Amino acid sequence: MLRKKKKFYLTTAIDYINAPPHCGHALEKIQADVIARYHRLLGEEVFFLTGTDENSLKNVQAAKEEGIPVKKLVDRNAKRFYELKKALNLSFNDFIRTTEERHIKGAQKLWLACKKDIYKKTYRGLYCLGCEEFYQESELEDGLCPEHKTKPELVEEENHFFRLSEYQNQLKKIIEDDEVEIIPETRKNEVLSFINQGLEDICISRSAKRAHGWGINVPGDPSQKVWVWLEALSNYINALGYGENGENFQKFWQRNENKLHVIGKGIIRFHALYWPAFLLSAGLPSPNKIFVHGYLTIGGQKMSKSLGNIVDPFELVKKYGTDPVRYFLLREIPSTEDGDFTYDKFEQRYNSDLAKGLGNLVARTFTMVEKYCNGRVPEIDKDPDSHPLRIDKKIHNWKKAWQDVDNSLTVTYQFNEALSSIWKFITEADRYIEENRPWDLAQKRKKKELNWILYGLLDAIHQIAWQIFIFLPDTALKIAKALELEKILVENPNYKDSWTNIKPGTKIKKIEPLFPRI
RNA sequence: GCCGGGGUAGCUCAGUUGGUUAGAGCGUCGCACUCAUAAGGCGGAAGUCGUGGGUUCGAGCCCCACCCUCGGCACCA
Repeated sequence: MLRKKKKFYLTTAIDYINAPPHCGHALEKIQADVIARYHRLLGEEVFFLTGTDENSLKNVQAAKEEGIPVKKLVDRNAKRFYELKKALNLSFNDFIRTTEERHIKGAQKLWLACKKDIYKKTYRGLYCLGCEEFYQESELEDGLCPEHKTKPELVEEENHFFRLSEYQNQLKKIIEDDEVEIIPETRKNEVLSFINQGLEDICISRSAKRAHGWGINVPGDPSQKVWVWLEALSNYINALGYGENGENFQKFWQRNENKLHVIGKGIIRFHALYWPAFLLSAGLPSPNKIFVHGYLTIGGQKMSKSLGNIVDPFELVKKYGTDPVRYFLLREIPSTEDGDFTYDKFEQRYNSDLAKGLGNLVARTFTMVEKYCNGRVPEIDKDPDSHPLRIDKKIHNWKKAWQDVDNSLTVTYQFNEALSSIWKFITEADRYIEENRPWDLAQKRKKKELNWILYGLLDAIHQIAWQIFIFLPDTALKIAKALELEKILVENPNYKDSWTNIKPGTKIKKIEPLFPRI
């Protein structure tokens, strides 16, 4: 048993915190959480990181609007993001803020490691004083700032630049060859077509004045602040202790072929091009996979402050519970595309899949065991592994469901397909009850047959608990608890060893309906 | 504008290298059942497969044109 554990490192994007978290943030965190939980289920050593991006000028502006110090604003908002952990039952191991010392130290170390590719150049651009941002000419409307309708000024500033152009061919190769695998493929193609247009050097600093003194200093040049993206990306190694060459950095970054970034479609270029380029420059290994998810829309519209359609994940959880929120986002939203949220859709999913599906199956099975078997797991005289719910090839048996779960969580990241497969099995279990009519068997006192049927159903429910453990952890535990399997699920979750854990004679604990109908 | 996805039942989508009556889930309607959260099962209705041409013995799948929609097009999650 001294076999070395496989390692797995995954991260989410670190969020801008000039506003509180919304459901789109929740979607990404939950997706990453499920992946992390699955790899733990496989017995791997998992390090799951998330955090906040706090050096942006947007925070300075937001603080100004509220009339509070920037530090106060980021502290308060970062806390809100951290609180998603409890609300959504996230299992991340670390939460990094880019205002932390360990991050600043690492970001500056990375800058110095890239030194050979950094040079100074005068940058000239159209700058809107109101937005405090540079604009491309193509972004202007009639030569005016789209936000303020004012004419931007031509501003010159000496900045540091990074020789991205030097890495064009290398980047093209590692992406084409899936050394850095981009999922789904359409995103990979987008990145490649972007490279094919030719890569230019990028500006990686701005004047401290323009940044209002907020941000991380360029090493050796206090008049300049590090461009937020360069330092933000470095959070992925800083949290592992890159700054002080820590043990986790060696273990999870340097000597690990399983590094995954989970991000939204809007920031793919930074992750698929700039980040690997910085790492190449610094002589560090690249991430192995980048999974790009879509965005959440609300009633078909983009979530936005001005539309006032932002859905607060905390309120949603308060109203419906953690697992239903996790279930909806994972089941209803195709992970690689945009997906839509409405309360109607939410409640429909809740009722049809959770209340009438899983919840009802558990309730009816437990009641029959209560009535016909004195509430105990029945004795059987056959091999559990010959039970049709496990092996019948004509039905969508639970072994098939496991295959789909595995494929979804290690290859395609289509969580909806995994859940759909598990729920197909739930339907099979319901059908199995209907076909075998345990109530008739009980009346005819066909004890042996009845036991076999009910044992198979309990076994199926036990298996479902294992399968949904990564998606709906609380629900899985409730079921496992009723079956007196909670300890095994928590402490030794490896599913391959769990197939015969249902013990005849075990008293089934009564439980409340898992998902009361709305 | 350029490049790339899509447009298939009320809704969300599957449809393999072109081949007989186009599929699933949800919703809806009907039937029988009763262990269950008025849940579950079975059955039915429902589609001129974006439009117009073309290739072919045969096209949702191939070609052309057009319409609509979504995404990408550098320092902006």
